Amino acid sequence: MVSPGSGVTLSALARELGLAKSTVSRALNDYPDIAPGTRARVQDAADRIGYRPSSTARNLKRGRVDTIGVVLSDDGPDLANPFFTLFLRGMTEAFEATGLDLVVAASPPGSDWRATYHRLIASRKVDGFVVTRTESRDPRIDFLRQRGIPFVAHGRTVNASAFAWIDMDGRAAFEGAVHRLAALGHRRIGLVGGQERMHFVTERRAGYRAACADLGLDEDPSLIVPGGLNADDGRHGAEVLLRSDQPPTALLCIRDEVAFGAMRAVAAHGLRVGADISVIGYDDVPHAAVTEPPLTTFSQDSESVGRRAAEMAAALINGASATVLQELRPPRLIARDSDRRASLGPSEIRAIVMARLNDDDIQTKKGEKPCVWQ
Amino acid sequence: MVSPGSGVTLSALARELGLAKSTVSRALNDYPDIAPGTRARVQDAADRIGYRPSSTARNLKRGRVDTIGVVLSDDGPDLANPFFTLFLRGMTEAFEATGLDLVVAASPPGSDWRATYHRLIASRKVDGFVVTRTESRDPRIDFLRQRGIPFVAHGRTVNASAFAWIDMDGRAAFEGAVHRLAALGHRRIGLVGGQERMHFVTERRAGYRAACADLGLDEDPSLIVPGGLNADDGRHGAEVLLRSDQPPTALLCIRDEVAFGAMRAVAAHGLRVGADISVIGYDDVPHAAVTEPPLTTFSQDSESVGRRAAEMAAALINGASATVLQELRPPRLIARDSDRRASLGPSEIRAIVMARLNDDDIQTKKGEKPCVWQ
DNA sequence: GCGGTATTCGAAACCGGTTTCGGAAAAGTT
DNA sequence: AACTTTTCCGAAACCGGTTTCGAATACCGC
Repeated sequence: MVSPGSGVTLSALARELGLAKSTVSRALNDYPDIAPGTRARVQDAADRIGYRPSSTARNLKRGRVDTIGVVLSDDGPDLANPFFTLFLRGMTEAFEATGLDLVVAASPPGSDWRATYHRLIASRKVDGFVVTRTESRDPRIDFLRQRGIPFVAHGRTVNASAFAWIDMDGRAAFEGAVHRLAALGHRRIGLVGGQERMHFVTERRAGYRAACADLGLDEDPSLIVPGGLNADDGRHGAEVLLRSDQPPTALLCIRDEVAFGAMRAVAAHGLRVGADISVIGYDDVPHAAVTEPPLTTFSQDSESVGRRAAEMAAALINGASATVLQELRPPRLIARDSDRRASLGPSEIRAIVMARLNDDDIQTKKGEKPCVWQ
Repeated sequence: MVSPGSGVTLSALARELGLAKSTVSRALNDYPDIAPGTRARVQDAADRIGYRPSSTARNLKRGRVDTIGVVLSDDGPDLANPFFTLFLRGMTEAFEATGLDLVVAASPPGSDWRATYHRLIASRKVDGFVVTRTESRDPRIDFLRQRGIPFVAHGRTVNASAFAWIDMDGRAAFEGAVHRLAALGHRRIGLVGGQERMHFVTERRAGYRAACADLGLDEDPSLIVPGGLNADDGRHGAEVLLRSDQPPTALLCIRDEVAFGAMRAVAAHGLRVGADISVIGYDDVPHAAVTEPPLTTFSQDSESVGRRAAEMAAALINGASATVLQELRPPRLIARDSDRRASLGPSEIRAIVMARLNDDDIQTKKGEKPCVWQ
């Protein structure tokens, strides 16, 4: 190491001061058996020289590394979502304050994620983990729990009672969304996107169902069109719903990306988002503010969630009990312009859709490009 | 540490085998002075028990930590860009392969980034850094260089000869873009967004200028409208250009986000992107594929760049010379539908813009909302 | 002035590896 | 058979801190 000003070692500092290194160490760590005068002298010298203990040496003796790990799961499609960057920023800021560090790792595409976790654990590179984007039954959580490694999860699993987590209350959000739409006169609300494998999907759907039941809205199971998390899934889901016998007058989408696709499908049928069909998303990605019309959605404040997750991780490795570190946050509704008073009924919508489809059929026969999806 | 199977220490393993721990260590590290039989016996026992050396202890003796750091700069607006997530993923994958680790840190909003770098260096948490998003005169690079800390930069600076970097050849990209537009018949090309403070802006502009000069296109300095990196800057820049005496027929935007804004401004004037005014972006963010029309742009493959940056960092801390670790990559043109043959000349565009503005003026007098920007 | 308690500091062990050094046993040389 | 060289392994130092323990000195009451 060429470390210039910072290669200062404790022994060097001690020699400089004419003290034993044990004395210097204790002075720096506020032990009570150091004379106030000595302590001051040591501390002065320390920050004059710019002494910083080697974390390596310190960690060796202390048996912990003050570092927590995040391993990236390879969910390719989700990279456009700024969620992770924000979450990361939140975590790092909180860690900087608590004196911890964050290592991020990833298992190469083909290989097993377990290997990465195992490497980090076995080589004592980290004291714990935060795992993001939990699934309903998340193998990572089982893995860590049965090894007794501290971790905090962003998102819950089916049985979330026994570990630390922080999550957004997607159930409450979707309940709220349904209430909002009902208040605007909508009685048939479609739910598009998501698989119940992801736990947040389960939660949000539960909220949707509960609110529909509460308010006596249509609970037709065919109003729920499962699917992926991307725009294409949104287009497809909306397409299916619009062409059904009784189309919904509002589309609640599992997240913004899906909502964007749904909006395009709506527009492709000559219907106006907002005026004719309401659409609500979830996530508040930046693009949601600039669609036409701007999308009503829910905001997560991922940065703050990341910050909190980091604080929980810090508490955890300092001995806090995991079961008290559980936090459910209410998402904030960002009301924009994609949901308005219901102006058309299901049958009117169906009429418009069908009329246009027939037009297209005729045009298709004339050799024009059909408007059918995919 | 409750570490169950993994709390195995070298001494324990040695005791188990009836060997000295020095022997075991050498056996595991393939020293030549260990009998093949012994080596095999030791290695078998090691991976039967699941022994992994404590990185802490190992690092202490070796004087390096096999870790490189990234500190997040607080460029708030840029978080929507998936660039960083991809870059990070690329780096972590490469590090997993080379046996290094990545710690990411951030200085809290108000505080000095130097403090974060200094902490990481002084406490020997990292062996080196990769710094992202360099500026033309980047203080982080000066900081690291004068301390002799190894680092690789993503992006160059004005004097990039003396350190390791990897960068996209934005100059070549914009040269190519101008050639492409010229081949489509455009003679007046606007350049919107970016400040020369960012070095990539300098590079791209240089490419633009060079190509314009080469091809004898209009080099009116007023064709360049500097600004930020966001959609609003794009709207503003396009607005300025469209309202000028001689509007350009094509807009080359410093990046996609800016292009999106420019496209909206074009549409707001009743002009069609592609058919009437060509627009080209840079970055190929996911959204670029689904605009109307889809945006022609340049792709960076940030993941692969991250991977390479990580490999360079690994080479660097293993003693490679920084000056040979310099790599310029050609961006790939993603040809879509926002740039087409020039159909209108500057004066025709001006006529359309002016006509519409007058209409709006009249409407404004009737109390309607004006179309003027901001 | 003496035994006893507080205060303040130094010596040394320790964390878990790596690396140097030296010695014993085995192998090779005349 | 004696001597040299190799091969193989153990002992111990070391990395740079933390923490325990005990010793020296100062302070106390009586």
